[in-house]
Amino acid sequence: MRQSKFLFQTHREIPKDAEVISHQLMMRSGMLLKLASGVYSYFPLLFRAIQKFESIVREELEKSGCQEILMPFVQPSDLWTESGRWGAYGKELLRFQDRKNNDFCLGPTHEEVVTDMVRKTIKSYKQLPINVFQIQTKFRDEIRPRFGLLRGREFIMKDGYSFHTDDADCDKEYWNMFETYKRIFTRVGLTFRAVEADSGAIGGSFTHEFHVLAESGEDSILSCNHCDYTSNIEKTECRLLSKTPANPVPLKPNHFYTPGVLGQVEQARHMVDSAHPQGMPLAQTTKLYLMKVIDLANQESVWGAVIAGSHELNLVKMKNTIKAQSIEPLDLTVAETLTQCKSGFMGPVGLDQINFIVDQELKGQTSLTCGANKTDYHHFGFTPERDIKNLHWGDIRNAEAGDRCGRCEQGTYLAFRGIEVGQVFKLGLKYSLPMKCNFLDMNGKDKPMVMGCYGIGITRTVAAAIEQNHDADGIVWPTSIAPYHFHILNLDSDSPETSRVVNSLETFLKNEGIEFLIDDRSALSPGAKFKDADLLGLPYRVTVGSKGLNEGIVEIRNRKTKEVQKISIDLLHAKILEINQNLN
RNA sequence: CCGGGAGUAGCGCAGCCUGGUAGCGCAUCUGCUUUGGGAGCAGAGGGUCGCAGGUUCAAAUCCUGUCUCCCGGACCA
Repeated sequence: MRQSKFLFQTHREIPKDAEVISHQLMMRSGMLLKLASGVYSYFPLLFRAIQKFESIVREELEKSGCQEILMPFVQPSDLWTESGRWGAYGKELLRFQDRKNNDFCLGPTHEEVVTDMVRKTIKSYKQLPINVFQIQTKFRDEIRPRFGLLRGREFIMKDGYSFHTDDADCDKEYWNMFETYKRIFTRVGLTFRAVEADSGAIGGSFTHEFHVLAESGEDSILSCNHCDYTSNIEKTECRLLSKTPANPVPLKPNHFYTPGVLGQVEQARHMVDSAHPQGMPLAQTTKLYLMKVIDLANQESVWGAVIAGSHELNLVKMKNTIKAQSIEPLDLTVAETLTQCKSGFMGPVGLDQINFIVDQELKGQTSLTCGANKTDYHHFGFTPERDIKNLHWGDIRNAEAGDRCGRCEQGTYLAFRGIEVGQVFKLGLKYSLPMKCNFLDMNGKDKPMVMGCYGIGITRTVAAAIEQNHDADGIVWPTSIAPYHFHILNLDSDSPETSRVVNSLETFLKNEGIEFLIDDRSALSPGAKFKDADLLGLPYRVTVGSKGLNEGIVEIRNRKTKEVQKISIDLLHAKILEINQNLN
């Protein structure tokens, strides 16, 4: 491809709405255009990278026995009503009506459609198992799209679904997909982790997420430095360390008076008495979160969660521990009415009408502080076992870097930021039961199929690849998904000498089937071409200029290592062939 | 959703307070000169100032409404 005819326009300045690096570089290199919030057009350069990644995904999935299909983007509400999700799915589901006023939605995922497809086709255990996938545009009306392709509303996704006669067979396929995903991301050349994650409301089953490690990642991941345990912080287990029992201390009501001081850290510092001249250690303070809880039977109630002041509450773990359907912070005015005090001074003591979940690490501790339910005051000597009436223990805090591993005896956690690019999920009977996706077993009995589902964010992975592979000058494409492998710069497109070399190179590359882009734009200074080449980030740059030609050489530069080789013209073709053969 | 901010040429911005025929840099086009890390000179094209009302002789500018986009959001429970 010749750049003079290529649909793109590079920009020196960063569009002001581009926050993260992948978004900035995609905009600057002219490969992405926003049409609406979270909705983008892909230019040839980006589309080629996307297609490269799609090919890798296809190949590896087909190797693992999956079959490619394509399902409709527009879906009728009937199926969603049948699965129960027409009501359960929130505003993320974009709904609309056709001319006959029938309800439809844009597909955010395809469990209903694929389940319908399979139940109408498969009748016998002899036809199972089956694993199908598609690569297709999805739409989710995100509350707040952001970060360019990392969190768009419209995006390309690979979604796959498997159907089995029983649990064991489904588990087997789960691990087959797990290994396949590892192969895919390894082949792309990304640094990633497979992490244990929360399975959400679907419950009962297990799931792994695949995260590309990058500073800009929205997820926190903790990984043990000794064993294999790697998990999303929303799920990471905390190890309960045995402690020497502390001496009981009587509760001293309203012991600390800190008028006007807000914030856990500031308050702790101002909790001064003769025994604590420097204030209270943060770990010895506690904080109370009052939450509105809806349980599995749809009953609403108020719960208090108590954790040490030095830690963060983990809503996902709390939700799972108390078996709630949903949890959200109690409205502030309601909380103030309940406790009769201002926020910052609320505590569990005396609130005997509600249930409390208390972090397990506070078990056996006695010299704690807690809010006094009286503005400006805290109690001292708070002992959960003694002072809370409806008490439940649980692991409800966020694990932190440096904490002891929850799975092995020796390790501690390391923290990473991750971009979730894939997920494998065991669905079980969630869709096959309500949608009656059944088969006849060996005994002629009707049974629901056991399902798994497997997703990869295609466009998000390409963005994540840039997050992980760039430098101050621009993108550094991994060769696996680079739009082209060689970038030929004709430094003086108007010179017959350089053009002769470039033209013969072009013929050669075409004949060899090597992927290339030629910067043949005339009247553009060498500096501008170099800058653009760095920005576009193709793996190898071949510079043809009159200066080099006078010495009989052209230069080949590795975008990543910046290493330059001067190659004499008669060896150029052989050298490029050699490099091309060693790609990946 | 709540809170904050912004909409003026493809991109980045000024002009608005104090109303008076819309400007700068980059990009684009033409010509000449340049050619190894975003060249120089001369000239040119491109904007219903987000949209709708209102005030006024006159609105990018003041008022009202509306839409869109961006950022932040539970260490005060």
